[in-house]
Amino acid sequence: MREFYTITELTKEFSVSTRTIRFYEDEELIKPVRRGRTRLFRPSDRLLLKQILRGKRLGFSIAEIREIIEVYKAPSGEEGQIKLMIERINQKRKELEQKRQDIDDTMREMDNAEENCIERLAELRVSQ
Amino acid sequence: MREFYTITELTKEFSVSTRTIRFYEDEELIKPVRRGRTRLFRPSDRLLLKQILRGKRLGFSIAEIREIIEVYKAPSGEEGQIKLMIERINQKRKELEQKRQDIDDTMREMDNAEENCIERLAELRVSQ
DNA sequence: GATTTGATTGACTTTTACGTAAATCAATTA
DNA sequence: TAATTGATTTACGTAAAAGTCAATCAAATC
Repeated sequence: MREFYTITELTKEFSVSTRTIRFYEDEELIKPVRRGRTRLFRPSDRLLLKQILRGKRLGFSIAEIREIIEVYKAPSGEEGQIKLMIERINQKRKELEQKRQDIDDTMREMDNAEENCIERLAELRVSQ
Repeated sequence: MREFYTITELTKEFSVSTRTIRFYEDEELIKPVRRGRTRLFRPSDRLLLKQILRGKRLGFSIAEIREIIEVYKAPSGEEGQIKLMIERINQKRKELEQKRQDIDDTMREMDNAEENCIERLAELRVSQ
């Protein structure tokens, strides 16, 4: 495993702009180290970026992604804090399940739409 | 099945503002009929709204939702057009499968996070 | 030593998806 | 008939998530 990635390596790997990556740093979602002024991204930073972009694809806002990332971290604090964290995890699970249901529904409509197309194609051939 | 819904009935059912619904009409995603100036939403308009909001939850933009809705419609045109439509359907399927994968991955991380929390709770109890 | 290359910072701009407020209208109720 | 209620139109405002551009800098190359 590589020790560091440059910003352009990551922009290429994930097809995002440098502006986007710097924006996530401004938002303190990623905290790359520096050599002089230049950012150096560790594998853990790269993983974070991957998780952020995954969240984006699912339509989560930066604020929501921040929450999700908080949840990923090692749990700390006393019992109450940790139980609260578990509740937040279950909340996120519910949101994800809703999205999964939405995907299933949309998929079904796609199947439907395709069948209609195929039928229409058959009709066109018969009527020739 | 009801013949018409008012705009406020729909705002309540789906927890959106009138502004949102009118915005979708401006974008020509929904085309309610009118009695005078007042909008009347048919069951088909209601279904469309439902589909739009489903797309939103999945993080699709208005432009993407417009595409998806196009796909739902009854296929028309000649063979080339319909084959093109089938390709667009398959493209959307890919996007949906990516999202499904993203959900699965995030779910797994949630399971992980919860396990860590439970472990931490156990540790706290032992060390008392 | 001059210049090219890659990265940074800062500031202003843009797009999307609505929010909000004011003026208008039409129908119902007091 | 006056006033309330619910809906409409118009228009300006806004937050989020970057895009874009200019100036700067540092290291490498010619």
